[in-house]
Amino acid sequence: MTEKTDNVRVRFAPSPTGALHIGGGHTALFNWLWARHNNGKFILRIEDTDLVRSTKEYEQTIMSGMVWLGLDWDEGPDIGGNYGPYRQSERLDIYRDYAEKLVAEGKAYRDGEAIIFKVEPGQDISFKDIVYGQIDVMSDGLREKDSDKLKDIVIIKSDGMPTYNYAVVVDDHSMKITHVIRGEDHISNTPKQILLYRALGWEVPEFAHLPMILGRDKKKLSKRHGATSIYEYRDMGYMPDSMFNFLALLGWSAGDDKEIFTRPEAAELFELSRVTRKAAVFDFDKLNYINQEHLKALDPMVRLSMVKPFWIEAGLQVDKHSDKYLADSLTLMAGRGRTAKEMAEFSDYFVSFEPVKARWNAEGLDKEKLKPFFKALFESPEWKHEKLEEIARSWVSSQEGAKMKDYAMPLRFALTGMKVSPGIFEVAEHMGREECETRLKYYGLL
RNA sequence: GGUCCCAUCGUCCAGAGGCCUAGGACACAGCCCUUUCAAGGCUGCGACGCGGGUUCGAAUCCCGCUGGGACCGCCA
Repeated sequence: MTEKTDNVRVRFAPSPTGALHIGGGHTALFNWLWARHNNGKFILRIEDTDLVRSTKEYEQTIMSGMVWLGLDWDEGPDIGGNYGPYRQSERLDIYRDYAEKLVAEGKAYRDGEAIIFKVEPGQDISFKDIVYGQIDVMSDGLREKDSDKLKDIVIIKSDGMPTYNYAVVVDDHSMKITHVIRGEDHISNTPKQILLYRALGWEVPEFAHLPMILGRDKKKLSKRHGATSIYEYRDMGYMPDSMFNFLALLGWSAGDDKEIFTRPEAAELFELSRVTRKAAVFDFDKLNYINQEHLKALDPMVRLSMVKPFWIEAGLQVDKHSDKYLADSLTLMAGRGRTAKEMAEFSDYFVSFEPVKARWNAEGLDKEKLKPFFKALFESPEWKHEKLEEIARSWVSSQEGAKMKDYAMPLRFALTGMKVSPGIFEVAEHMGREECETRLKYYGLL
C-alpha cells in the first residue's frame, strides 16, 4: 500500500569533508528511493559551512560516488534548480536575514560575533517519526553536559557561518523539503530544529530516521572496520548494482522473499513505513552473495566491461582477443567468482598463457602416460567439447583401472594452471585447438 | 551524568494477538552431481535477552530489569 503523498521533495545533504562513505550512501539511497517511488524530486545540497574541512574536491568525489551508485538528482549545485543555490556557503545572506529577524523579535541574542537562539524551558518538542514513531521530548531535556543548565542554540558562528541545526532548518524550509530522511544519529537534533521551525513560524516537515550501519563488532562503522568509502568497494570488484541492492536491504525489505532486485524494482516496492528500527551490521558475506547474483545476471558485454579492468590491472594483454571471445569466456565461468575481481582472477588463463606458466609445475606428472592421450585428443576431427569428451571417455575405458580425472585433471592444470575451472573440454574448445596445442607442447605433453 | 532510541537464528530480513512445534536469505556443516569446484541440487544446524502483567490465547500490547547504541560542539 502506498502512502498518500504529493509533490514529495527529499534531499541528501552531505558535508564535503570526505569521500562518500557507506553510511552516506545508504542515506542518499533511501532518499532517492522515496523520491523515485513517489515520482518526487531528489535534491542534492552541499553543507559546506565548515570552512576548514570542506573542499571542492570532496564535493566532486561525493557526486561521482552517487553517480556510480546510480543515484541521480533533480536539483543540485551542478545542475541548478528553482530553489538554489544548493551550496550553503552561497546562501549566507539568507541565514543572516532570518537570524536578524529572530534577534529583532527577541528570540535570539548576540554573544561575541555569534548569534544564539534562546531555549525556553517547559516546551513540548515531541514529534512523530515515520520510522520510529512518537518521540517525546521536553525542552528541559536540552541541557548542557554534566549540568542542569539549559543550553541555548548557536545559530550563527563567530565566523559568520550558520551552524548545522540552523542552516538545515532554513534550507529544508526554503527548498520545500517534505520529508527529512537521515540517519538515526540525528534524532536528538530534531527537537532543536523543531524549536527553530516554530520560532520562524514555519511548518515542520515529516521526519524519517534511518537505522545506523554497524561493523561486525556492532560498533558504528568506521575506518577501523576496513573499507568505508563507496569507491573502495568499486576497486574491490563490487558492482554498483549490487552495492545498491545490498545497501537497500540494510534496514528495509519489501516484506516478501525477494532479495535480488534492480533499482526500478526497488523504487517501485519501497515504503518508508517498512524501514526497520534496529541498527544493521554490514555483512560482507551477504554483499559477496548479492554481487555474485548480479554478476550472473549481467549481459555478457556489460559483464566483460566490469571484469576487464581487473585483467588489465593484473597486467594481462586483453587487447589480443576480441570482446566476443572474452565475454564468452566469462559466460563459460557460469557464476564462478563473487566479485568482478575474483572472476578476473579465476579466468585469467583465457586471456593469457603467462599466469598459467607461473602456476604450473610438473610435480607427480607421468608425461609418458599422458602423451598418447593428448595425441589422441588432437586427432579429433572437430574441436568440439562433446567430441573431445567422447574421445576422452573411450580412452579412459580402454585403459586398465583408469579414471576420467586421471586425464582431465592434468589437462585442466596444463591449460589453466588451476585445479578448479569450468568443464575442461568446454574450456579447451573455447580456447581453440591452436592455443591448447601451444600450451601442451610447451610442457612437453604433446 | 542527562535526554532519546533499539532488542527474533552468528548476520540481514519476515512476523503488525491465534495462520508460529517462528518463515526466507547469507554464512556454516553434511550429502549428491561430477573431469575439478569457486558452478548446480538437496538436507541439516540455528533465535523470539530476562521477569512481571493484560488476554481464553503474546514474538507481537503494557511495566520493570538487563544489554546495546546515538546525541548532549561557534562539526555536520
